[in-house]
Amino acid sequence: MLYAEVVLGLPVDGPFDYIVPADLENKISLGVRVWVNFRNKKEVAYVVGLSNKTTIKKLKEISALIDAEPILGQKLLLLTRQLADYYCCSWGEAIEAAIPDELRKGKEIGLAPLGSALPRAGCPRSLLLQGFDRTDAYLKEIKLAVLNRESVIVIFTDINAVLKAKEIIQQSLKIIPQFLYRKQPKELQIWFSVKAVDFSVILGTRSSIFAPVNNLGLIILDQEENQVYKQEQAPHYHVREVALMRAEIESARIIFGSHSPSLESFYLVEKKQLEYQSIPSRSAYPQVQVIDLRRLAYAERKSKTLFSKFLIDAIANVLAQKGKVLLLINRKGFATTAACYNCGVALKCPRCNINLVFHFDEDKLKCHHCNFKMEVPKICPSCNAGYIKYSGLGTEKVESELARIFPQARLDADIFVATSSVIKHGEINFDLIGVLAIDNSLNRVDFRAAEKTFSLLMGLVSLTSKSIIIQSANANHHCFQALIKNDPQLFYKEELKQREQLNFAPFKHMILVRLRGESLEKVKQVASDLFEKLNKIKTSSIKMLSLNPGQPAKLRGNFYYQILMRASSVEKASHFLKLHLKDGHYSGIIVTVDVDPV
DNA sequence: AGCACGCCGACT
DNA sequence: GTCGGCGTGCTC
Repeated sequence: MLYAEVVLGLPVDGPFDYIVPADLENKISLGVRVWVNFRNKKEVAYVVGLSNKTTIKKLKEISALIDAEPILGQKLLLLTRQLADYYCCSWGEAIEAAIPDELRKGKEIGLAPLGSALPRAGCPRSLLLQGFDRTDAYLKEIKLAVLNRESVIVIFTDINAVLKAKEIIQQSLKIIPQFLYRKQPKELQIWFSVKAVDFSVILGTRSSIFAPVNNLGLIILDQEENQVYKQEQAPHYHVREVALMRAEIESARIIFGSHSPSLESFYLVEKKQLEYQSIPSRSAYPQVQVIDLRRLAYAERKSKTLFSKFLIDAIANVLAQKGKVLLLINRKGFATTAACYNCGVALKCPRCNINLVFHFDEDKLKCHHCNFKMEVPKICPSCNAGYIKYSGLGTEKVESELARIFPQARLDADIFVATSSVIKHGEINFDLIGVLAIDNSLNRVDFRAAEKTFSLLMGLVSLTSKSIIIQSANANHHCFQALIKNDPQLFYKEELKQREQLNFAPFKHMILVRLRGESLEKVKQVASDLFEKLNKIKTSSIKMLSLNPGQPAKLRGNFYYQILMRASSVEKASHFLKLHLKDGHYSGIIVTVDVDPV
């Protein structure tokens, strides 16, 4: 008697055993889809094991075979398994993250047998490529892989970047790459045509990391620090992490490219797991100046202007010479931060060094990482002069204030006012970039605030070769110092040191358990019960950190709570959580796990 | 997830 | 008496 172990795209672990009917015994194999009757419902299931033994008494038969050939080869099967172990989801959910939508719904396709696997020499050295002009290096690497008849997967943040890359690759390498991304009309067709050939070059977005190519030789992840590579829905995987897993399984080479790499990647460089290579920039590096808002003359501070006199003079100078000015203004995430009205310094947790959040209900400042609480100080502890306030600097006033100071300038012609999202692809070479309210970015309630700010500022460097003027109350911050000196490593070394001291990523892993439900009282109750329960269980793999309302605390009729914990080994922690969470325990409450949240 | 089983309150 | 609320447990 032959039994099949199958998993389903549900948040239940399994695997579940089914009897393989005699007429299917010679046709079934690992990685094929089957129809099964599961809890009296017809479901698609994925065969992950075949065995002559079972411990289950009342078994059902497999209803039908969907595929004649596996939709997932051994390597991708292993990859999804590791994904489930790391990101605390079921194996079936991981498989469904890796295949096109139609396959999840049981659509039948005629699959050709697997392409051949060429023997390859051991794992090649992978690379962190830091710089602005990365295209040539990518092309060289792709060409090399193609000459070796190896597959390449090149991943970009968005479709536009994919299309742009397609043009370049077609023109300079004379090969036609394949597109692969979710919701692409021909996704399924390309998916199985790629699977049938020995090697191909894939261009795509996040999900193309799972492209079923054969003989994978190279994975390129461009702008690897970008947050879009983290999937927002379960399973909350990060492409960088999956790329590392897949490269290990397939003995492939990885290239992470960025003008401002993630601390995770930089840490891999420090550990000698990635080679570091810096690309010299083609354009001149701008002069970067930081105006220390705390050292402005008293009258200037008192006038509450958004622009320092230094910046106004610089703008006037550029305008007089018919130059172009960009003003960057960051609006995000300031509302509940407490900062000094006088010097602008924000209040931080003495233990975690991240910003404290004002809680209206308790009238206290709290740290969302460790639950540290304190009364709101009457006088700013930094300058001993100002008082503490909770709102932004009135950023919406930028344009009106500009119009007042420079009535002759044409907004959007001479002066561009932009938020951080607008500067994605700047073609214009500005003569001056003024950065206002960057402290909003630096002071976010997020241990990655400095990293994200540095990345944002590095993005500005590509928009000017002349001058950047930054106004900040944290003028000595390493992200500014590194920028001034054109020395990214200065930032990374200092930031890495701080992360290690504070037990943050990439040294330790954060795990966020989110709870949501329609009743605030119930969500709050279940969340604190769960927090207490997990706190009581003795384990070395998890350190419980905090319990807080979600951010936002309410969304689309649901109330949110979140439990934050820290782990040294993600796999151990995920295993622990799978054991103790048992989602369905709390009716009306949905529990989700986010490993390495960004 | 989604569904069945089971134990307590208000109703034709 | 029973209809149905949702808390709990299970799916091969």
